[in-house]
Amino acid sequence: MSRGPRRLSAGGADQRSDRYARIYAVVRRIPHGKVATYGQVAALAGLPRHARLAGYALHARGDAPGFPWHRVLGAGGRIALMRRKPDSGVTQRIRLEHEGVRFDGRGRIDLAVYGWRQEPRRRRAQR
DNA sequence: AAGTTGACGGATG
DNA sequence: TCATCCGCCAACT
Repeated sequence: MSRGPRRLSAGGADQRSDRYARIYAVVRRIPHGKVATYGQVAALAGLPRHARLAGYALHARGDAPGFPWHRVLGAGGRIALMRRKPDSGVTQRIRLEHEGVRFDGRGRIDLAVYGWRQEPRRRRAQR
């Protein structure tokens, strides 16, 4: 939705909240049975190349009930959560499987099938 | 104020 | 394919 002009250097804590809010908003738009990567979420939130920020945001308040944090994956359809806490990674996998998302033998998800596409993007990965 | 950490991504070995 | 390193940047100590 339109958010109007946004100052990137003014306010302070208010900016932080808005930034996180955008990330949460994007995550909530991920359809049931679909998944998105941190990089994708960040980009859709208006924060390109800030995949880590998406991770921070989810870690900070991703525990809210009803919040589909499990639909956010690392690049390549990997469960990034497993990188630090394998324990939580299992929970995420279970929740996804419950939505019909299938994992391959190596615990990865085929983004070509389950990847969420809000809009056609033909921009190749260039960082 | 300054250094470290990190729910990442991509390149490299 | 997997492990490690580097870059980017906000949060944390």
